[in-house]
Amino acid sequence: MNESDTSRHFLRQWIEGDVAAGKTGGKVVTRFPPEPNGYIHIGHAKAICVDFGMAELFGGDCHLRMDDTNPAKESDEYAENIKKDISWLGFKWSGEGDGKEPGFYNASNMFDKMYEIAENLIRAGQAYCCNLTQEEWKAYRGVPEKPGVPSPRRDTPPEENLRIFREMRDGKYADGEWCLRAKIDMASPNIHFRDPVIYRIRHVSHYHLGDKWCVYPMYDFAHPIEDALEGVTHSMCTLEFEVHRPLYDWVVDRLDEMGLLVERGGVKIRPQQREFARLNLTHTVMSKRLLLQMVQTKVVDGWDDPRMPTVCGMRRRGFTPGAIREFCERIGVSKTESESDPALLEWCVREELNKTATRRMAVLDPVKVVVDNFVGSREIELPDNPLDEGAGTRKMVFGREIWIDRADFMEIPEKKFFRMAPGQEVRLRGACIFKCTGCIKDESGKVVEIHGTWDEQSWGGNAVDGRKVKGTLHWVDAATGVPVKARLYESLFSEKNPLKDGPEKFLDYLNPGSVREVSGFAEPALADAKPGERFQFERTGYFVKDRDGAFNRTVTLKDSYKPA
RNA sequence: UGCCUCGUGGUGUAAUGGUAGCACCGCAGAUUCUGAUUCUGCUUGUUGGGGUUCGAGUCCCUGCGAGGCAACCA
Repeated sequence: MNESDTSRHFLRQWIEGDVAAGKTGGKVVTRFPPEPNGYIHIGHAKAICVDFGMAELFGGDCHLRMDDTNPAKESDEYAENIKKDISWLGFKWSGEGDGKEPGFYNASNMFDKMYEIAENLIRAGQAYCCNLTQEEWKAYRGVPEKPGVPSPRRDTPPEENLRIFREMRDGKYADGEWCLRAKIDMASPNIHFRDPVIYRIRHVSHYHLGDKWCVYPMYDFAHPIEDALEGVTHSMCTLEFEVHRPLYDWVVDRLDEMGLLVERGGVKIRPQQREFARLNLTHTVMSKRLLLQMVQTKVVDGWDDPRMPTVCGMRRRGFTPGAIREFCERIGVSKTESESDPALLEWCVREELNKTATRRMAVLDPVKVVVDNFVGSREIELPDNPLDEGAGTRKMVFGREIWIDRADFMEIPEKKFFRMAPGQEVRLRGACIFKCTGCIKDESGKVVEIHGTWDEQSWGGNAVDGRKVKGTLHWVDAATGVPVKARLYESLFSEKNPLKDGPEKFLDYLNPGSVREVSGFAEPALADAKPGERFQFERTGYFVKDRDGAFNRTVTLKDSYKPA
């Protein structure tokens, strides 16, 4: 990927303008700020590509910051797995860092500073403690169409607010008894300006800081502080935060007044927020809550179930980091809410795997073929990847009895069926030309054995008289083949939009055929495969070996054969 | 019926007042020891109505449609 290939989307133009205007002090700094309360999914991958990608493009830094301001839902397990997944995607956080690890930050490491800033706000008469209940607060705030009503505590003198705020911090009050609110504008048409809560009491232990605090800052207060103190220049997030931007700017203004903006290259760094559309994919759900629900109710095997849109699930499914990044590049960045087609993702993974995946023959729905006039066994050698001469070759044996896929045989072939059928010639890949003479069926009419003869002149695969054979089949030698298990995956949901009847109903649209376990036979070379290794099963699809030894189907090969 | 945002082929995205282009999907053909890959070609689009302009997808007005905002979540 070179620079001119990436689209000059609006965020890129925005940053270019700021760089040209000298606003960055010589370095573009972005951040990816996940809350460690779940596993990251393909939607986050898009954001990661944007955040890390823009930093990379402009030669700057992208911080990885755990936005851990709500201890109730967060855990170290999530934080660690988020780091693992981002690394796997191929991104490296950089910058100073707030501890030992460069580029890595925890919002919680700024709690001291945030608390101090909150006290400053109180002293300046820009924040006050409020003891309205949540229900009251809701009523006072009003609705977007009508102005709100001020809290009775709105004009409390700073000294008293300071005393109460400290008592909040010191654990004198229960959760929800008091909170700290910014004093802005109860009549604003923007709800977020109606004296938003910026600190709340939570007697919950923090996964990172333990019981050090019982008051925690709210997102709208914490985020701009985190960005500003880290020297972030460009803070990119999803569309739903657009209405929060004025509040973000309000907080940055206060920091500016307090002289807390960092300086770089003689320039005061004012972080700015911009919003872009999140990624939506048809036939899937992306909400962390709904994914968690599927995990907890065991609709799927876990966060890394290969049907999940999580990064770890896609990894187990066999997707490559490159394919995911290519996909994120190709869907682009805009403010238009849209639903991308998973077909593009599949195209991206085929595109990469076609060039890189080792070829193997595997028969996953086997039926036996007997080559009646064949005696003994012969060895053949096939390239590991015909598209890559450096990939090497592997050997295998062809014998009198082989397996082919049931779908490659028809007793009464339909028009344009180029595969095996009585009287019809096919090529057995790498071996010879074979002519079917008939088949044996059981009482139920199921084909149990196919018979035929080989053309001894065609060893290697080509006829000496130059006649063309339209169909080439993959096969596995019955004597030397090894048993394989595979899981054939399809989309988790059968409905384009599983949420069309609301989030309560989305499970109604689960695809009952989203996974099918099959077993069959494969050429011996596949027995050496290691977990995580990717293969193309010829004429079938791309597969990756899972930790239990089975092969997960990443995606099928494109198939333009249409039964008549 | 408050404020904000967004409407370009089936899908995603370009065109920044000057020939509506690219990719995916789909369809057709060529090549092929993977009905894959590769190659060629094709179908399909600016939300309606006004206005400004020599010229509007782009600027203005006005409809229509979609979404966001009323957690002490992020």
